[in-house]
Amino acid sequence: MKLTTKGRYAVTAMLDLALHDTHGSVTLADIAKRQEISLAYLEQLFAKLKRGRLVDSARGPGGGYRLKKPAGEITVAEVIDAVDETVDTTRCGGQQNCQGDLRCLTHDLWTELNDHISTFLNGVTLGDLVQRKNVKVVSARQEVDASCSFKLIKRLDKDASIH
Amino acid sequence: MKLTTKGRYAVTAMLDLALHDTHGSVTLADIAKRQEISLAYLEQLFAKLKRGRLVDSARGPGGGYRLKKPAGEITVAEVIDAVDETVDTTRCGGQQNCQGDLRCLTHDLWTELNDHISTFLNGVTLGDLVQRKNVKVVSARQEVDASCSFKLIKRLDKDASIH
DNA sequence: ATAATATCTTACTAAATTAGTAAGTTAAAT
DNA sequence: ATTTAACTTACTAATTTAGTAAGATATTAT
Repeated sequence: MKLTTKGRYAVTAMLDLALHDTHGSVTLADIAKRQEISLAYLEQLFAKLKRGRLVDSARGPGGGYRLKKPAGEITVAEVIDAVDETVDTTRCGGQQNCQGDLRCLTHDLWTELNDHISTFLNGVTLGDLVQRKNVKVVSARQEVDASCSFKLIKRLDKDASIH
Repeated sequence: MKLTTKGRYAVTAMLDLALHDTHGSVTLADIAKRQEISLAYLEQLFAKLKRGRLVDSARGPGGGYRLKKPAGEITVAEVIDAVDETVDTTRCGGQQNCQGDLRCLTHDLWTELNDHISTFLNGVTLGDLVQRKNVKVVSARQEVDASCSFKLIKRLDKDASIH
C-alpha cells in the first residue's frame, strides 16, 4: 500500500476547491498559497484529476478549476484513485501471484484489509468533509494566513518583542 | 502510510512460524524455502522481531526460532510494528504539524483512517490466521513444494507434454 | 578438538519512487 | 497586445526499498 503526499495533497486540494468554488472558479495559485503546496506540483496533480473527470477547468483571467460534480458525490477514494495511488496492500495487486504464480500465505489477510480501507474511503465525500467543524476551523485559519500574510504578522510580532 | 514487502514478509514469516513451531524450533532456512523469501533478509527482520519480544531464538544445530507468546496473543499489528512499518497515513505522524506548525485541512481524515486500519490489524492474531481454511490450503501446498521440489515436478510435467 | 549448523551483525548497493523544479506552450479575457 | 492561468514535458536530488555480502558468534554432534 502507498498513501503518500501525492494522494494527501490531491484530497487536500480538492477539499479546498469544494470549500471555495461556490464563488466561481478557483485558481491553483490560490490553492497553492492556502494549502502551502508547490504550484507546479499541483498542476501535475490537477492534470490527473481532470483526466479522472473530477474537475473542469477554464484558462485565462478569471479562469481556474471547479468541481465537475457536487461535492457530496465525490468520494475521497475517487480522488486518491485519480492520482494513481492504489490503496492496495497486497503485493500482487489482487492478482493472486504473490508466491510464484500462486497465492502467498497472507494474501487473503491483505485483501481483507483492502476492503476495510476501501469501505472507509468510499464512505467519505468532499461534501461530508466540508460540513465538519474541524475542517471549518482550519479553513478559517487558512483564509487569514493567506490574505493577511500571517507569517509577516508573526515576524513583526517577533521584532516587536526584541525591540 | 507504508505497508510494503518488509511488513508483509514479517507477518508471513511469523505465520509460518505459528504453523510449524508446534514440533519445536523452526529455522529461518526452512521459512525462507517455504515462503520464498531471501534468508539474509529474513535474518534482518527476525533481529527486529526478537527485539520486539515476539520470538525466542536458539543457535546451533536443532536451533531456530519459536514464538515467545501463544499465537492467539500475537496480533498482526504487533508484527508490523516490530519491523518499523508505521501504518500511519498522516504526514505528520500524528504531530499535528502537517501545515507549518499547525494541522492541515485533512489531518483528521487521515487520523480516522489510521484508527480503522489499527482496529482491523489489532483484531487479527496469528492464532486466528492459523485456523483459516485458505491459510491451511496454501500451507499444505507449500509443504509439498518445499519437500518434494514441486518446481522439478512441474518441469517434468512440461517435458512430458512436449515428448 | 573440530566440524557443522544456525543465529547474529554490520556494511554496502542497485533500482525504484517521491516530491518536487524548470522551462516552456497554449488559450482566454482585458 | 498584454496579462493571466491552465497545460505539458523533461529533468533531478533525496530517500526508501529490497535486498546482497561477508563475516562473527554460539551451540550441538561426531
